[in-house]
Amino acid sequence: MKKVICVAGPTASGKTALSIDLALSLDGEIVSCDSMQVYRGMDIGTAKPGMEERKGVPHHMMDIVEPAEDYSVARYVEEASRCIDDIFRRGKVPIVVGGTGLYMDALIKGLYFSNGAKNGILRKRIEGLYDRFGGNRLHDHLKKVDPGAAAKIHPNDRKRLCRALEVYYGSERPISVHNEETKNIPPKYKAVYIGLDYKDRQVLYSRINDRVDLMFRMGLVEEVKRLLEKGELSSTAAQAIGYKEVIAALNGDLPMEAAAEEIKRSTRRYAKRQLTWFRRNPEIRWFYRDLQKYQDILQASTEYFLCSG
RNA sequence: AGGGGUAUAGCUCAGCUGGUAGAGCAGCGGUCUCCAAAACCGCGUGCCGAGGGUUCAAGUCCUUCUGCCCCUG
Repeated sequence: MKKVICVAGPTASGKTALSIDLALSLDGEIVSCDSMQVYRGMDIGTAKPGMEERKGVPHHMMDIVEPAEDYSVARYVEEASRCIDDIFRRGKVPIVVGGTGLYMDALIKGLYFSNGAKNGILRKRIEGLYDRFGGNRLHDHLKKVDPGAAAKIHPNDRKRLCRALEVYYGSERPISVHNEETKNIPPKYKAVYIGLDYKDRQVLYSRINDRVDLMFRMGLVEEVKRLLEKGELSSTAAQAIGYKEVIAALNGDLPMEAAAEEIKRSTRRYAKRQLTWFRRNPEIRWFYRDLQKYQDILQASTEYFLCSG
């Protein structure tokens, strides 16, 4: 079975550069695994590589939807799978790179999602109930219809609580049963995982801070203005760090200086969450940017890919 | 130099009349199966500036020193 290579790690750890160099040495193509880089026009804030930086390596799953459009894991898995299959067909190596852990796991493991309520009306109604009666009431109810899910979901976790009820009433099959089922399916792709991180968290954080400053110098504010002129951002796109804060500042909710600080803090926290996601994947072979030379990491990861399996 | 003030968590500070400390921010750890750059859960990390004294007991009172701040020269 053909292998894909996955490059994981927190934001600002150098995934982009490594993946491009890996593509050059392995004759591969990039499959971006980033929930925000899918959006056209969101370039500076998502740290998309420019054309020169891509060194001629084809990039997929980037710039594929308008910011006004909602996007989701399910859609990503579907579209990215097609990309991977196509890359294999052409005899190249797919290099899945990005920081969106859920997207990566779902893609590689071949998770499919219970699509109970496509219309969204059911979901809206359940969310309305949550807001009116509170999480405890809904959680008690979930205990009755899907005890397995209830045991894992905190009453304050509006998103998952509503989702579990949505699946139950939309499909008559508890989400806990669905999850158990998908857990046991064999992975869709054979993957070799490379993880990039810094042993010293402070180094990563100062890189993040510097990068945010750079984004402002590169014209993040102008980019956001351009996006707003073209229309509203979808609820998905509007969650992007860097964009929501600048929009708030443009609305006069806070000074731009404060927005920049906010972006740095949110990005640091985001990086930490990415790390906890990836850390629990025992298959990842970690490399530390502050302990090893870039060239050594490149060589080691190339060999690791070629020799594994 | 003289007078006054302050010194408590990484930062800003709380701690009434003495009973070995707490809040915000920052930080750390975790969860995650169709909004995931989202959402959610958990954790105080401290020789209370240093020394001496009073007291059963001192962050708290007295004293000396040190650092910082303000005022007067």
